[in-house]
Amino acid sequence: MIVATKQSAAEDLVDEVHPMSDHLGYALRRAQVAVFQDFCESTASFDLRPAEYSVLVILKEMTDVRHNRLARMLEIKPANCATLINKLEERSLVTREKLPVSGRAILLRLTREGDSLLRQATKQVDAHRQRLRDRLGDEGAAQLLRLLNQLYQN
Amino acid sequence: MIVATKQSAAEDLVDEVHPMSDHLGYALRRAQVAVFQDFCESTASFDLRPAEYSVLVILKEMTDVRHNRLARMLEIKPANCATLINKLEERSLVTREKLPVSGRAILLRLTREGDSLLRQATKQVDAHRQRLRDRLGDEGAAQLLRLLNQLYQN
DNA sequence: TATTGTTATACTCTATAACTATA
DNA sequence: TATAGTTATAGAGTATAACAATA
Repeated sequence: MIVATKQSAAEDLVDEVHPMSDHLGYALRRAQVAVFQDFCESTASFDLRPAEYSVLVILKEMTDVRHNRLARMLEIKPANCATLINKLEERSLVTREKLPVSGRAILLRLTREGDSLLRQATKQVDAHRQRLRDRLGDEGAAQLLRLLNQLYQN
Repeated sequence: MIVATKQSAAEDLVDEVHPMSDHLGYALRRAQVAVFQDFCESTASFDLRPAEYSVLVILKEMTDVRHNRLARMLEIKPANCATLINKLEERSLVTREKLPVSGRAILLRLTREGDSLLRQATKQVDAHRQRLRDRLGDEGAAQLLRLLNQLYQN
């Protein structure tokens, strides 16, 4: 699937092996960029970046999600979380709701429109994920996920 | 090693498991950010970002490196490669040399100063890489590298 | 004319500081 | 006063277009 993203003959040149090729951080970066690229092509018609898609998924699956919790889950700064939600709210995909009892906490919720867009996008995302599994094999994919988790989980 | 990068009690809260946790692309991104963070802390005193370090390593190990080849190896755009080299040249870490015979191609070379900085930085980078291997085990690290390469190699 | 290198520029992502509002 | 949310802003990283120089 990554080959398909190349756009010119020049880009199709096989990359040379070089002294950074066996650096884990380097390989990690290259793989992440390639996978995000494929993700973005999959969801281009819905105008959903990976972070935006993640927000919709989380709001669909979880209740009682406030800014702080969302920012912690996605490991982004609360300030950037607000900007992200602003964009999604402008598109009527999510809403901010003050809790009636406190007037304080702001509950984030998926709108019906957001739910609809998420369903459509998820079809494409699922196909994207299947491409990854096809590349790695089911066992390879599971193993990769486990190894990646070891790198950032406490 | 990632735990050590946390700076406040709030950040030390264990991240919740959530619906994106089993997405490969998501895990890939999280791991890449964590590893780059550790890399940057390791090389902070040398003011070397991962891309800059990569350039120095490649120029140390390879001959006949021109902009185009370097950009292809690092999968960056030639325009951004020029900017990157500008910064390293201003710091006298690399030089641009016109080939005397052709007056055309520009050969990139590591200066003595660049070589010296690279040696010092590499000590820290090696320690960083050892931390990754300690986390994953030698076998896990090798496996991870192999799986990552499957994701972006043709 | 095609290739290589370069500049300018714009857009996204991320980080910090400072402000508001509520407990 | 502490916490949650927000705005403004600055800094990387990356993309494209346009230009210069050379084959």
